[in-house]
Amino acid sequence: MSAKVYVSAQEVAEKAGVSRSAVSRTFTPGASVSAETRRRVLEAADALGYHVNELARGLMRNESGIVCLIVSDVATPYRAALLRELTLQLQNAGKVAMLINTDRSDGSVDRALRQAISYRADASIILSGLPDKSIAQLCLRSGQRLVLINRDDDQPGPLRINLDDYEAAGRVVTAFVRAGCRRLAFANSEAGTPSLMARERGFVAGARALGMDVTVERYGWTGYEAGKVLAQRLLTRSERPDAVFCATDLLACGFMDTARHQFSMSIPNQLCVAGFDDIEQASWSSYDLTTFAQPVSTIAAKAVEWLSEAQPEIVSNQEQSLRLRAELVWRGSIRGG
Amino acid sequence: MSAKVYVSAQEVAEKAGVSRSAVSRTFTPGASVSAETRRRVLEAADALGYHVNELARGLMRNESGIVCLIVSDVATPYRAALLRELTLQLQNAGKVAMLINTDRSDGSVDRALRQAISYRADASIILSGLPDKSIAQLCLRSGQRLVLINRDDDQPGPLRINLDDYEAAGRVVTAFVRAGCRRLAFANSEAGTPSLMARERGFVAGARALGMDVTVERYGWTGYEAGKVLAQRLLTRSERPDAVFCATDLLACGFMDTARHQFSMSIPNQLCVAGFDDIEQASWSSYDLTTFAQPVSTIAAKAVEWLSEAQPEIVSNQEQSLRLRAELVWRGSIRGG
DNA sequence: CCCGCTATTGCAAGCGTGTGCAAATGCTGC
DNA sequence: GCAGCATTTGCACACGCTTGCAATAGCGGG
Repeated sequence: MSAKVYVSAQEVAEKAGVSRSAVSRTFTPGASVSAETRRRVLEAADALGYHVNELARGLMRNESGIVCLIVSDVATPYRAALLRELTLQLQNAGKVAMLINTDRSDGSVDRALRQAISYRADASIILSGLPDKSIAQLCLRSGQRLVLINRDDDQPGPLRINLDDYEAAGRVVTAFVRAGCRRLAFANSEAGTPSLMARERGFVAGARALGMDVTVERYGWTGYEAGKVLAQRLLTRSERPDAVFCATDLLACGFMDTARHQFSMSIPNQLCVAGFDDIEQASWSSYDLTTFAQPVSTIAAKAVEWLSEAQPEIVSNQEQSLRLRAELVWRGSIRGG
Repeated sequence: MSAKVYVSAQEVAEKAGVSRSAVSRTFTPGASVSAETRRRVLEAADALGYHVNELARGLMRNESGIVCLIVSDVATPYRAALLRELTLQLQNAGKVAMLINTDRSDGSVDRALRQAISYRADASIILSGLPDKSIAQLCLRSGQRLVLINRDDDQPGPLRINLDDYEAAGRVVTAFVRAGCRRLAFANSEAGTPSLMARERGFVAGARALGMDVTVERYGWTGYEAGKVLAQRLLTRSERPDAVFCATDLLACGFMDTARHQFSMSIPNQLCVAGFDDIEQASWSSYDLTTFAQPVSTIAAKAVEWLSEAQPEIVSNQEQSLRLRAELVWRGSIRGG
């Protein structure tokens, strides 16, 4: 291990002929330094290659500038897009993102939060899974902020950002009916997360309100391969559906591909399809998928804004919940847009 | 701002009735503590919710455990996959990933490295762009390790991981010729990064070795939309190519979609296509793309392994370069696999 | 020339941890 | 019981920084 030799404020001070505090103040916005001292310090710092040690600064200030992003399956298009938006906006707010990958077990989220505590992160943003209540409470008690995106949790303290999954799913029923579809199906994964289930319930309820039934099928995890299997299952039924709402765009891509290539069905003529997330692939001309857009940019903006706000103590007792609308993006996978 | 109140080793020591060093040693692997003291410390720590302050530990040890990942366009499938692999393997090695997003400007990479220095990162892994030589040297002098993935840079010190882009591109010529293709084209972006250009040169050279010419077209940045434009340009030529090698899978997807939907061409009957990266979408049945696989898992493994190695001083003067082979994944977009 | 005020500067304490060193403790064998 | 040894423990300093406090310098007005 080669020795790390970073230059310290002390050395800069000596070179500039000032005290260590002068150096410190030069790099602290709003501190009181004369223009002349500042100039000499900056000059010396530049010559020596000095950079403030954020570890030490964080130790003193009790504020590390670190925000933990806790997420599983980063490589998934929707997750990756949200991640991009979050890191970008965090950077603009002067924070830095620490990325912690979780698997789909509950324990891994807890481990991630423990790591966030260890690095004295200012906040943690959870995109996947749910932490144990006790560890979440520990974070909050320690003064760490918590943001839950598309997760459902009832304990007070964290900011919760959610979409109107239920209502959105209801709106797609109307679109299918207007296109003349009569046999509706819902393709879901077995993951069973609250947002996926809300879409399912919303779709079923919306159909029932119009006196229609929905064939629900669930399989595997929320990915392309699962979509293929779901198509396999739904399209070999005696009563083939003529419209299917997929809980996720990835599922929809898999679904459309087998519908076309294995069952030679034409979309949207014989089968209308809708998805959810509006991942980039949904706009590719092979899919041209009508879907609900995740407002990733707004989600990130709201989260970062909330983190940057000065927060009174009282606030932690009241409801912190944001409900965003998922807008329907019309494309060619449903007749008569 | 609500006050942060983390519990310190001091408090744990008092509760457990031992000295603070005992607490410290309990959480330091390999330190000398008796079983009994350890038990009492762990018990007290658990009751109080104590977590070692990694900021302070990093300050003392001169080793933060942080590794910076410097990357632009995180949401791109290949980047996201590499990112997943890296964060995962870093975690397994006991490190933690700090994600820094850059735009496509040079300066943003420099800013990222400055941040890496400020947080006293143990290492930085650069996936996009190239840092200024002076700032890279500053990192190395400070004892920070540098890894460049698919970037070309000649200065000694960093570990460079590259693929055999040139040779791989040559191999695809053979595949095209064996499929009976005669009019070859290469679709590239204008990004001009070394790996993209190496693929282009390798393809052209390989063709020329067999006495064939290549139509080269370049446009925009390396994404789906650029692929569409490239198809537009190449397929409206008087002499339509019957085989096209796209510098990237994303380009290939865009290319295939317009070839099919706008020019009604059949793949691979009228047009053979190959790509590079083997992103997930390449295996989707709408594309079924023959392509070269980025060995993301190996890349990440090699990088992490190198970081974890104890490194003698001398090593920083010799060549640190790894050349990995890109394996051809045969699918249906070239005739006669 | 001195007073009062303000803008700047230096001192030193403290943030939470690791670790060398010496003291203390426990254990073995006689 | 005691010497000899290995293991464990506590003390105190160091890491690089911020910041309250007091001292100093600068300066205009009387």
